[in-house]
Amino acid sequence: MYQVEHTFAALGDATRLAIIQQLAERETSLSELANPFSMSQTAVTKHVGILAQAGLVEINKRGRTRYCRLKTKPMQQAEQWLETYQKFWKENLNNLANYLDQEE
Amino acid sequence: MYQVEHTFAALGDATRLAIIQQLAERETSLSELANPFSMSQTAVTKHVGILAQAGLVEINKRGRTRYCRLKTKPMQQAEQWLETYQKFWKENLNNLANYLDQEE
DNA sequence: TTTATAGTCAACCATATAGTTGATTATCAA
DNA sequence: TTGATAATCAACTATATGGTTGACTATAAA
Repeated sequence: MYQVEHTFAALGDATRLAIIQQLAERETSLSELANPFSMSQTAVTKHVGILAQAGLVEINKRGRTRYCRLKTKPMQQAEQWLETYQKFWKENLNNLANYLDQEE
Repeated sequence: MYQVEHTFAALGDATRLAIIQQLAERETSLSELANPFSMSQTAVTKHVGILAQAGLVEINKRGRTRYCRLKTKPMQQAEQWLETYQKFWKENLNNLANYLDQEE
């Protein structure tokens, strides 16, 4: 079953966010993904593995190449989680003063 | 400076999400926060510390009690990050087919 | 003053994370 | 067939994370 904390944990790393930004452009192979980083391909592959395990990335093999593709659903659900709480905070009278406080 | 991955990392734990849910209700003391969990107060205090360091929680001392209050701005920014990419994916022609694929 | 409550602090443990390297397998292309 | 490219695997290191306990300090309340 889906648990939003896994999505947040997967997003909680600068390298992985950069990978996601690349995959938002287009499907990308592992070696191409690793290229811009000053770290080994093994390390990047591990990051992709963490994204895949969280359901954020799908890996497809064609020939000797592994192509990575973004899966947007978990991020949509994570956004929804934030959205729900955002609404709740804004409507919660007890916290309204606090909320306004923070706008300064 | 603000970096969204710190917010995501702070959100990437079930205990901390539960703490946030409680703080969305009202300002809560550390001991009160720790109460519902089957872990030591020290452990809960550490989680709150991580939330505080990520700017998601503010701690105020009154008497011997530490009251924790939610700070919504970082989560608003995290939501924006997701929102921006969401829009981008939906408008990206190259990925439209992939996106629709995932709707099945 | 005594006792209970709120919380901190330091030390420790187990496991996960983020990275490395070197050797190996699989595939493509000359 | 030979060599380059794509990627995996195993082993290892260092540090961070999530938790514990026991002793301590600070504050409130009887």
